[in-house]
Amino acid sequence: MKVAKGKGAAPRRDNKKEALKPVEDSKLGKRKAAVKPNKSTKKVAKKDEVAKKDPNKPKRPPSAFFVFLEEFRKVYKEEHPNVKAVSAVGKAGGEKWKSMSKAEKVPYETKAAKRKLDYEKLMTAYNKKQETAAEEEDDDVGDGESEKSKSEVSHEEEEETAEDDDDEDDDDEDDD
DNA sequence: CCAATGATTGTTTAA
DNA sequence: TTAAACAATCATTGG
Repeated sequence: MKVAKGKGAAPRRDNKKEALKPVEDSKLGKRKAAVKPNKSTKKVAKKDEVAKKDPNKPKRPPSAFFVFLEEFRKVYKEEHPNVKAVSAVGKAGGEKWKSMSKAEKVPYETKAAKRKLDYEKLMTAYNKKQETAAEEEDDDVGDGESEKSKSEVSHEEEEETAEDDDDEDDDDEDDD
């Protein structure tokens, strides 16, 4: 066995409708996020048990909504410099997001799609690393001074923003 | 003092 | 196909 002691349940989104009706009912109840990475003290980086902490693990690409939010948040802050909770922007952003036409989301989706492509690329690189790591599969614990043979792992560090903003006019505006 | 929470929707992924 | 988890953000709160 080996049961994961800390993580047992998956309490995140306790919504009701979603289970019965997978459609966008726009009735969100407060979906919370309960995620506990490891123990406490963030910088620990120590893995007493089994901490699969992948520093290279690429995070999920932001959805069109998030891309929109990034900009929206900035704007919202200007109009509401006294905003206190992040939820305020979330609510306002979500509300407006729904208010926008699909065509207006297109540019956001496009950017999000691009982000996704990068994600896949990162995933490939991450995958490769995993493979290399699998070779040794050494339980590097505590000491962590094992440098291993860090041959050149290619400098695939994410930092390549293709700034090609010219061909963004291919949008077939689907007017509804 | 640090971690977690709250709120939004979309995507990602495992089963 | 579905259900669930997680992506950013940041002030506030709790342990």
